[in-house]
Amino acid sequence: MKHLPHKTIGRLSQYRRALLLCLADEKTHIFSHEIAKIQHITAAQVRRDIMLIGYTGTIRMGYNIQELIDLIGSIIDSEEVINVCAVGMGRLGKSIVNYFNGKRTRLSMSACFDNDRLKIGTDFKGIEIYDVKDLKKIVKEKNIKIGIITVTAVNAVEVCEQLVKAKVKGILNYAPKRVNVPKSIFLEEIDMITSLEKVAFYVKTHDDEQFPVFAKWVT
Amino acid sequence: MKHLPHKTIGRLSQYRRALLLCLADEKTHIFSHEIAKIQHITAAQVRRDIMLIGYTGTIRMGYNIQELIDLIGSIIDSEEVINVCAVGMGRLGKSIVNYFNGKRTRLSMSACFDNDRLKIGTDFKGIEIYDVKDLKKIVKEKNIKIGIITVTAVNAVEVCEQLVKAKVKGILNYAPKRVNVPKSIFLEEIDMITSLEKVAFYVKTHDDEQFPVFAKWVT
DNA sequence: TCAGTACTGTTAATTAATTAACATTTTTCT
DNA sequence: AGAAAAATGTTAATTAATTAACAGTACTGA
Repeated sequence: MKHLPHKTIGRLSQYRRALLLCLADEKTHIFSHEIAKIQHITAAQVRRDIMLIGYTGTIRMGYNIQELIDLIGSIIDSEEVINVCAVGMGRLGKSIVNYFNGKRTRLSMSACFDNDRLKIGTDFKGIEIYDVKDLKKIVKEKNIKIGIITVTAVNAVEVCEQLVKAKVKGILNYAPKRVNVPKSIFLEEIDMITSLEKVAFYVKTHDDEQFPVFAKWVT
Repeated sequence: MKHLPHKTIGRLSQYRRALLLCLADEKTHIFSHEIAKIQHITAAQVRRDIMLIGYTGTIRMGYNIQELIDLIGSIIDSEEVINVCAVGMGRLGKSIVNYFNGKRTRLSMSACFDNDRLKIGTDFKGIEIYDVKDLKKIVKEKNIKIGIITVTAVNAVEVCEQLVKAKVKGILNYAPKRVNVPKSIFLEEIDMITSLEKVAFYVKTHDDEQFPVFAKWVT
């Protein structure tokens, strides 16, 4: 398995989540077209992704769910735990921390940061909230590798610079403002405003028509 | 201008936001490579997008920011106000409502829904929170066209069905569970968990290498 | 005035992502 | 046993997205 396409990575993560639900329903095997249905994509794509990671199912049973989950895990999860922090403990920050906290064992929410005196020193869901001024120190101490930016647009750039200085390896930016990072840091930016504007655009444009198939899952 | 590519729509929305910031800085004109820098894309792409919407800049000044903002607005905004609702008034729902409320004049946050007795009847940021049981009625009354799903994974499917029955035209799903809609409804799904897993994957994979250019803005 | 520079607009080339096609395999049914 | 059905794995074809290339143009400065 050489270079997994960018989009395949995202889909594998999604397949796994879907498969875990199937497993909970006591299913043991699943066909490519069943996964495809759940994910709103074609069966060909599912088979192709699975081929790329080198898994093979059985021809009449489809894929063994548990095996596939494990294999996906072995590819996308890290062997050691990766520590993550969130900067900005407003509603968005809290909802994201709440989301991730304890969900996947290989990702650990290790610290939160804010600049609000009232929040600093308290904890949220068992995770301590530190002063953003101490970001560099805490990131180093706790060996944090990923930072999630959940501050407002005006503070995003500043916070990002701090994260870069603190030498995190990856940044996930939810602020509605683009930030810059050196090439050595992986950056993913999620723009919630644009998502809504896009929906609005298609809603007004297509009004009574049927939509083409471009309503795809976006990560 | 025939069919604007899917991704171009997203970028136009982003260009506009960036341009509004530039305008606030008293700039009047901007070059394609400046926009490109802000957006982390190539100048060729910027020019191509702008070409697609039929705008032309001047050769030594670049693009007139105000004109470009107006043109993008004329393309992606609807003429009449589009009413939007959010279902699920937890932290995520609130942060999204807070985000959108009053930001863009052509999108109006008109109602919120929840199933929590304590929240029903109260208001958040001036928007009333209704019982999700009344969704269909309120959506009709208020002429709501877009629904945002911000409930938990377990409730997402149910809520989505309600929105479909209520005949919204577009759905934005933030729950970490895929939902199904008929072809006549535009669906955009945003998967925050996958985003983080993707970052984690690249962080562990590339460890000390330079990243290739795939750290792109995703909507 | 004329070469040089630095843009745009646009087409062509390239790369990435998706879908289609199909040979092959396993099981079922008669 | 043999035909039919329904999967997979994989390659080829197609479509979409991005990037490169460059002709054309406006300004600059010697």
